[in-house]
Amino acid sequence: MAQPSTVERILDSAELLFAEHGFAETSLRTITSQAGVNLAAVNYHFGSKKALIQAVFARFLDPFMAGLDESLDELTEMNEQPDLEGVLEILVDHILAAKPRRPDDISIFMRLMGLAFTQSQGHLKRYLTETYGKVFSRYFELLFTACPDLPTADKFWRTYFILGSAVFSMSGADTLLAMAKRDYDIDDSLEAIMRRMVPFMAAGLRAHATYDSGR
Amino acid sequence: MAQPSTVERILDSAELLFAEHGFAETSLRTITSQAGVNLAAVNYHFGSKKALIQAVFARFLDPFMAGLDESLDELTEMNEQPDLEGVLEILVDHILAAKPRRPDDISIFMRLMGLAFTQSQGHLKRYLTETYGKVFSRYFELLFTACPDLPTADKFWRTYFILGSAVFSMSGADTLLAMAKRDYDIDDSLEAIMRRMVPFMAAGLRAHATYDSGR
DNA sequence: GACTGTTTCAAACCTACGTTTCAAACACCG
DNA sequence: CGGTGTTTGAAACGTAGGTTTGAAACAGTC
Repeated sequence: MAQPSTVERILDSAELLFAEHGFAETSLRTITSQAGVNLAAVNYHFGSKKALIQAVFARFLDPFMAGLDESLDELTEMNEQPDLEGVLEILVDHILAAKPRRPDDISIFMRLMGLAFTQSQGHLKRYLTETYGKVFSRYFELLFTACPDLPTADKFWRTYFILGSAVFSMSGADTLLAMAKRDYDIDDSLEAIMRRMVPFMAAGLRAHATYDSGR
Repeated sequence: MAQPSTVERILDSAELLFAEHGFAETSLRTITSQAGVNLAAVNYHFGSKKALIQAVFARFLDPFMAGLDESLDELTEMNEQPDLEGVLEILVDHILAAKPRRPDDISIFMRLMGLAFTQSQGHLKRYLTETYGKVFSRYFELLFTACPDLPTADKFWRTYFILGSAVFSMSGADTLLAMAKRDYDIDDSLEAIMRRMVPFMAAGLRAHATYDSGR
């Protein structure tokens, strides 16, 4: 297997094109022609376009989520509770450690995660929560035991505030990095953005909740 | 004109359907049939689907941005510099004050803003930055004079961190509000989310920047 | 009431898409 | 080498989309 298999070639191209243009805007014809395979190959190997989308996510999320789950196991065993910054850095380190197939793989994965949340692909959201929901909420439990005084409602909302920060800035990272360089001469990397995110999120999560709907 | 005009009926339906399903996933046939107008009306009145998308944004962003610009003028005249929370609240209040055509208009507008950033509609991004870029950066200048010690790079990135928080949580607001109610018995409104966002963002923006790429 | 510009309507056009089909090519095994 | 299951290939199918068309309906004006 000097050449990547048809399945892998399709996944490689699909991953790239989906990240760049979204799901609905990327046709199977574009994917297969860039992959150098026959149009029918997608339906033969995956069954449908929807199944292909899920397969793209599974390929990088399966190992990633398994690794994160293991790290959480270790922390539980050692009975360790890192501080807020520590918990956030666990995620950052895991993302950075994900073996890259291509130079800017991280950026692509982040964009895909962003699309998963924002594009209206019901089947994909269902698949992701069913498959990875467990690890996901396990991580956020760890995160919020690091700020125990926060009211439940704020725990809930701030989950999505930080998720939004991450997903949004990461999914537009390539554009934003170019803008930063051009307009402000900021020479950051993707890792730099994530590192900069940590103190921002930690402070935001720790902030005193001034608003209370009930009383 | 007891009945809304054709143009308005199209805009009303388009706005709603775009917000719900995205741009590419909403067909002109769906829009026109829900609006109760002929299919050809869109191309007759707007010229193309792209132009319709822009028109939907212009209808609610034109008055909104003009209002925000005025408020900024007033602050400049009075030589006043509110604190971080104050600047954020200006925006929140402006959003809440936007005259609603429908009960949950704010939620729809927010979703549209989210889509504008995340869906790949080059023409729309170009239109928005060209038309509203000025006011946009004016606001963020005011925001960052409220935290003068922040390094430039962090000013830049945190802009997108808070933007992401807002866009992400607001654009999924209806789903999230339902989840909050069902799973945690949190009975918040859209205003509540925005009010909860203020201390989170303010603290995040104020946070000491621990990361510095250069040294 | 005929003229003129605007708006609506049904129908058609054309393109692009996801999917299906079926024969050819291939790979493995006896 | 013949046979069998798997994979690839070119072509076609059916559908749904944005756009165009040309005639009909309407509105205002002289």
